[in-house]
Amino acid sequence: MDRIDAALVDALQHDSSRPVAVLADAVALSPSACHRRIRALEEAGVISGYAARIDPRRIGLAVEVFVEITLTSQSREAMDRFERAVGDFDDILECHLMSGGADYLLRVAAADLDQYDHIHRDCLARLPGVSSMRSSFSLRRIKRFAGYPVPRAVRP
Amino acid sequence: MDRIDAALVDALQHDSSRPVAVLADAVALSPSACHRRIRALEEAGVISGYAARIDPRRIGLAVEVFVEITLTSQSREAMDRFERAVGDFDDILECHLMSGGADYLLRVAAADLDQYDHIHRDCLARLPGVSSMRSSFSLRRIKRFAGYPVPRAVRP
DNA sequence: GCTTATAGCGGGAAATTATTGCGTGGATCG
DNA sequence: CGATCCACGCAATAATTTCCCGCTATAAGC
Repeated sequence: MDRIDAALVDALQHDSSRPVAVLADAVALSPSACHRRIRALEEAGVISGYAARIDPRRIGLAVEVFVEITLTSQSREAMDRFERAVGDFDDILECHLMSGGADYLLRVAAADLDQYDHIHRDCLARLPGVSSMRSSFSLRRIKRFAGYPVPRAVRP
Repeated sequence: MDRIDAALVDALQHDSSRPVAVLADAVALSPSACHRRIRALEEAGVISGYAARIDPRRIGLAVEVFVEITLTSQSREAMDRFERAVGDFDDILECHLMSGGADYLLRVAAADLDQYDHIHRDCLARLPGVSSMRSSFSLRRIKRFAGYPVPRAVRP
């Protein structure tokens, strides 16, 4: 993981659709060397896959919500059950175990408020061991996720 | 945007590295037709690009933080200035204007708590018009973002 | 009811891109 | 100083994307 790998990771995070030859040019390497490095990054798990970035609004998802959740019990069993249940619902985009105020932070997408109401009742309310939920709505996305900042060099 | 488009979007969100021929097979279409649909989705802005998914821990980012921010003023000018400033910092991964308690929700990544301290002082503290900040740390990622749920059919 | 325009599909050729093998140069270590 | 290892560039090959053409089905118009 040297400077070149960092540049590759950074470039691929933003756009993975460019041919290797173009990337190779950008990092001043031959296409084959470049390709081998990318492969190595994949096998090392640095790059875990490739995905299309899609615009949620264009598929009818206009509402994005962050939900703070507190459990009735913080026992190992209660948390395990909750975390397993989270995995079953596609509407829960993301979930973090948090420090501070609430136990968990969820991120949810919905077509509109009506549908969010359905999700709230049919999906979130079914999660086991929930004591309280607090929904905060994203009114506008100021900055969208476009890759992590890549440290200059992890190992020169 | 029919059932097949939905299937394509769903598939490409999870893995965009498979050849079109495989995708075509999965949606029961010829490679050429499949390719045309993907192109159309790109041009319609449904697919806005392709990106490598990377594991933040493997590039040395072990800490992920959500920061709730309240401004001293909710005037149009104050918000505009704040939002512009947010764009200047790579360490701010994401930013939402929120309803409810705080004004903004930020997502920040850092190598460790020391570096988060630096970011907090050198970057977050420089944001204009901030009245208060509350950091919540992600102790563990329960579910990682892996694409939006694609509605069955937006237009059959 | 028949025709015509339109949109989407499948097949295949051509161009682009990814992939692998091979030989070479430079750095490291003994 | 020599052996070894690693990563590189070059070039051939394999895979994939991209484009063009003719066909079919659906729907509107006459």
